[in-house]
Amino acid sequence: MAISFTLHATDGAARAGTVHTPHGDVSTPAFMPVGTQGTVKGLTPEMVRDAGAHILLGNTYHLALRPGDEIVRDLGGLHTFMNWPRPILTDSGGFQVFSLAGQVKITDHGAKFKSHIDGSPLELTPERAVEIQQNLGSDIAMVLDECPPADGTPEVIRRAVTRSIKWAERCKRHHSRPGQAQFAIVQGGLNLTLRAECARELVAMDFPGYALGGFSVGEAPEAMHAALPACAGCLPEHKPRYLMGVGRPQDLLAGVASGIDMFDCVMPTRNGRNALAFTDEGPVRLRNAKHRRDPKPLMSGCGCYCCANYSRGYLHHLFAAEEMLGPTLLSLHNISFYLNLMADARNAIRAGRFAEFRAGCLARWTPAS
RNA sequence: GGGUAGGUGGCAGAGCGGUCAAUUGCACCAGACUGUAAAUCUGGCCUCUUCGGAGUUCGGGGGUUCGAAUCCCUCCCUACCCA
Repeated sequence: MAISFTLHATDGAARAGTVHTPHGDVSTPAFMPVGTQGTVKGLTPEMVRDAGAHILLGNTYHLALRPGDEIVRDLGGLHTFMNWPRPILTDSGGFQVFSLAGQVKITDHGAKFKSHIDGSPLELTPERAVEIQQNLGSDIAMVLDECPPADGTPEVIRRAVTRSIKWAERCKRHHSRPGQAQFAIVQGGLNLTLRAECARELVAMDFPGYALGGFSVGEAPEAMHAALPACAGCLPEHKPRYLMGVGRPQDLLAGVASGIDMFDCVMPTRNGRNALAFTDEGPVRLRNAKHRRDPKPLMSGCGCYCCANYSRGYLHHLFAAEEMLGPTLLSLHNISFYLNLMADARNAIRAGRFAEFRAGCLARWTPAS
C-alpha cells in the first residue's frame, strides 16, 4: 500500500486523522498549498515548511508542458527537482479541462490541449496523465477527470460523470508506480443523485483515496456547502476524502464539518500576491489607503514571519511600490493562516468542540462594522 | 529689449470650430480572485443626480460664430534662442 489513512477522532461528521505516505505523514484535516509549476509562487520550500505545510500540490498539465515530465524524472523526480522532501500530490490536468476550456477538445479518448504557452498540441489521455504523474513521482496522483462548469447542462454534467468514471478505470488499470497512490474523483455537479451514483461506481473500484471535484466552478458557495455532507457521506469512512480546489476559509470549515480531510486552493497564494490577506478579523486588503500609517501587524497573535516583523503600513508600502517582498510576505501569512486554521480544526475535533470552533471563526471573520 | 515655442482635469500628454466633460498613460480610490494561462483583472476618478440626466470646465479678460479647448484681440505666465 502506497499510502494508508488512520482515523484518530470524529466530531459529528468531522474527522481528524493521518495520511501516511512514503515521504511522510499528513495530519488531517489538511490544507495543501498549491505549487502548480514546481513552486509555491513566491515562497521557498523552507518558508512553506515553516508555515506548517505537510504536503503540496503539483500539476500534470503544467509540468508536462514545461519543463516536461521526463526532464523532471531525469532530474530526480519532483521532490528533488523542487527541493521539497515531504509529500506531494499531483493534479491530473482535469481542472485545466475546465480552466482552459477554450483550447481543449475533449472526447472519450482524452483531452486535446492547445498549449497556452506556444500553441503546440498536448493530448492528455487517462493513460498519459498517469504516465506523467509517474514520471513526476508524486506520492498521490489524481485520475484524469472531466470537470464541467457549474452552469453546464444536465447532459454535460451527466457526460462528465460517465466519462470520469471510465477514465478513472483506465487510470487505475494503467497505473504501476510502486509507492504512488492514485485517488479517484467524483463529479456530478450539484446533482446529489449523480454524485452518489458516481461515488458508488468509483468506490467499487477500490481506490486508496477519493476526491470531490467539480466544486467551486461557478456555483454559489452556499450551494456547495449544502451539497458537501451528502457527497462526503458517499465516500468510504476509512479512506481520505479530498475536496479539490476549495476554498475560502469558511469553505474549508464547511468541508471539514462535512467530513472532508484534504483541501487545496490557490486562494491564499494568489490573493496574497494580489494584496489580500486572510486574518482573524476577516479579509484585509493591504492596498487600501487606511493601512498607510498603521503600525500594527497584519494580524496580532499570528506567529508567522510576516506578522512577527512587519507593520501593515510597511506591507501597504510594499504593494504600493510593487516590491516583490509584498506578495511573498502576504503569501506566507496566508498559507500560515490556512495551515493554522487546519491545525486548530484538528485540535477542536479531537476535543469534540468543532462546531463551536467553526461558529467562533465565522463570527470573527464577519466584519463587525 | 527682440525672437520662437508654449500654457488642457493630481502629473504627463492628445485634441486644434460641432460626434468634447474632453483619447491615452501614470498617480489615486474601491472591488474581484476557490484542483493557478493571474505579482492579474474590473470599476471609479470636476460638481450634483430621482442615474434618464443637470450644471460648471481646457492661464485671465474680451470678441467672432447658431456653436469655441479649438478662430481673433488683449493681458498674465513659462521655456529656449538672440541682445
